Amino acid sequence: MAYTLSNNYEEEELVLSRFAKAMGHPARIAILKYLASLDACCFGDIHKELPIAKATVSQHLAELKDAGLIQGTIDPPKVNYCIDKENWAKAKVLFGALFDKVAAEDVDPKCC
Amino acid sequence: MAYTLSNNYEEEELVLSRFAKAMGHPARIAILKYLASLDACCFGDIHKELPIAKATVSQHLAELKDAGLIQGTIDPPKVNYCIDKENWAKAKVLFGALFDKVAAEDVDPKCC
DNA sequence: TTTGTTGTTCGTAAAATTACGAACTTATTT
DNA sequence: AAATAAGTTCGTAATTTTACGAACAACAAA
Repeated sequence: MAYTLSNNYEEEELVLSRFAKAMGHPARIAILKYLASLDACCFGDIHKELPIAKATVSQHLAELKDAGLIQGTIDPPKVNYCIDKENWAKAKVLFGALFDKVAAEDVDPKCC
Repeated sequence: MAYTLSNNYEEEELVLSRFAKAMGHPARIAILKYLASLDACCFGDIHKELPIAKATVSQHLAELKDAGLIQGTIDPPKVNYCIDKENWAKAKVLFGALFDKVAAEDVDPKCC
């Protein structure tokens, strides 16, 4: 990415947007939901859950891994993926803090 | 977007990924953080907070609006933006439910 | 050693994203 | 009526994303 002045964004904004971006595709949400309900599972099982080619699944997994949301370990001939619990906890806190910034009680559909 | 078989994703996955995608840029996180701390504010104030051209700010605001995370109302010659509290609450629930799917207690950095 | 299984990587094409300045719109003010 | 102010929209360029099939690598089994 090439932000003209990415220095002008706070570290927290960069981290949070990185997590959000990784979650910004239905296939990747499906993968995360699946892995979150399991302890770990291999590429093939994930692929079976999705309506896309394996090369594309691999690409999505790589993006989730690069963002830090999942981990992958080789267990020949398979590769096991699982949630990266440390970063998962970080993401949970960051999203939670943002969502909690808005007072929930006065949910007026047309505030402006 | 052109997903070969977007029917194969659950509605919830589509909605959640849509919110996440909208949050997948530091400028948009900065905007949301700013608006979440205020009741509402105009375009100009938002623009002042960001290191990008006004045309680009307008574009980012449009994306947040399309995703349903914010609302904008014209108050000539200004435009006031604010968090869409109804959808904000929905997003909070959806993200929360996903993050809570993973047991927090056993945060083992290398689970697989 | 050949075959099969499992996933990744490569090459590529189409579409989406991000960014900017310039032009335009809408309404107020002079 | 002209000028100003506030934002949006337009046109465009560079980059990134998404997707696929084909080729490849790593290992196990026949």
